[in-house]
Amino acid sequence: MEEVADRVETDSGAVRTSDIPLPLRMLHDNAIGETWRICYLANQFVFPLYARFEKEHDVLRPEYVTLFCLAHHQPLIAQDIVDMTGLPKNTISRGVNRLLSRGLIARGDHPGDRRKAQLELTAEGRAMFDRLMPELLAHRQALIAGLNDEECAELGRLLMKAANGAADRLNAVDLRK
Amino acid sequence: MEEVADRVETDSGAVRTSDIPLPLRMLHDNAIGETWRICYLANQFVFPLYARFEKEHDVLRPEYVTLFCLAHHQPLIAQDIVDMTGLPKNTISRGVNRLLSRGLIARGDHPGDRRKAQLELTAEGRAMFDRLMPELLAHRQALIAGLNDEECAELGRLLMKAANGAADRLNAVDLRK
DNA sequence: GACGTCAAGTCCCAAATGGAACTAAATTGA
DNA sequence: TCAATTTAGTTCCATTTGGGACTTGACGTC
Repeated sequence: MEEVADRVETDSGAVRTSDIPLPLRMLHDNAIGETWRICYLANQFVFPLYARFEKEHDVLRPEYVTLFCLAHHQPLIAQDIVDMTGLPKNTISRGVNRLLSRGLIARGDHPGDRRKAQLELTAEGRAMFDRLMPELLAHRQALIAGLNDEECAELGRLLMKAANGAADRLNAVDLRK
Repeated sequence: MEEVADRVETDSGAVRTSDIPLPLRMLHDNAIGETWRICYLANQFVFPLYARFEKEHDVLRPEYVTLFCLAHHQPLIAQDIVDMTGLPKNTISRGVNRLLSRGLIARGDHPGDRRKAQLELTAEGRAMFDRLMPELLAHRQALIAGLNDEECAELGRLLMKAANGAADRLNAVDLRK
């Protein structure tokens, strides 16, 4: 991995790697390939977005993901949001409680299991999400602007295929070895 | 977006969405498509990995990414690592200093610019990275296990294309509007 | 029907995080 | 040539974070 190819194929043809700026060079060619790129893109997407959500709407990451999940499916319990996002459950718990205290979501009893609390958006919560949505879409647009529609669809398809069962497989890693 | 298709095409054929567990249903079909999947996969990859690195090697995220970057290119200055990872510069600064204090990297003068400090792995740092590497690869393997080699290569290619210029575009989002 | 186990959610706490202000060095430009 | 601006890196501080222990409720089993 120390040895890096000194010429590389890019969209603009073959170029000497030393002509490529460092951040791109690392993206090009590193020990974990597409995985580094996934993390890089996620960071690039998420950092400026969360900074804006916090500054402009006083909505933090756990709150945003909770609103996002509830905007797609209702009702949910907190554990559902944990599963959908992969964030720790105490983090989600806090987010849920902050949203409750701001009146952006409502909590109701789950029929048949008193441990669970069913969550739903209030009208205010829906309105908040509608305010977040355009920024979300603008950032997404910036993220994928380099791809045309077919490429974008293909990317989505491949990511979906990888995501299938990924959580289970990644948890199991700790077991082997 | 409230209205979700009640049948969906998956690898196993068309199924009713209500048969799909919630986390997958969200992955399938949400307002920002592939972008949600990217963030989801990044989370799934990164959470268990960092937890292990911290517990087993006392290496935190900023330290890991610094080692990773230096294992690929030497020497680098701290700002290079910021650019390559997208993490805040004070976070990297702390990581660099912890690595220095543990003797895993060394800092030298940059010829011609006294603001910059050139960083390199020490033998101990290289050894530490070599210990991290197998876990990194195992987690990567778990992440992409659903894809065959061609799919994986294609995924990498599309991610690379998206990554090209993504940082600039995402920073520029804040300007329009 | 009591017991041990497991799941949902909360609380506590030490630690990591990132924004902002800061220092020092380089670069621009008038 | 010297002020004004930009860049590298650090420090400070308030805040967020996530692990772990805990509470309460469900469930399987004997």
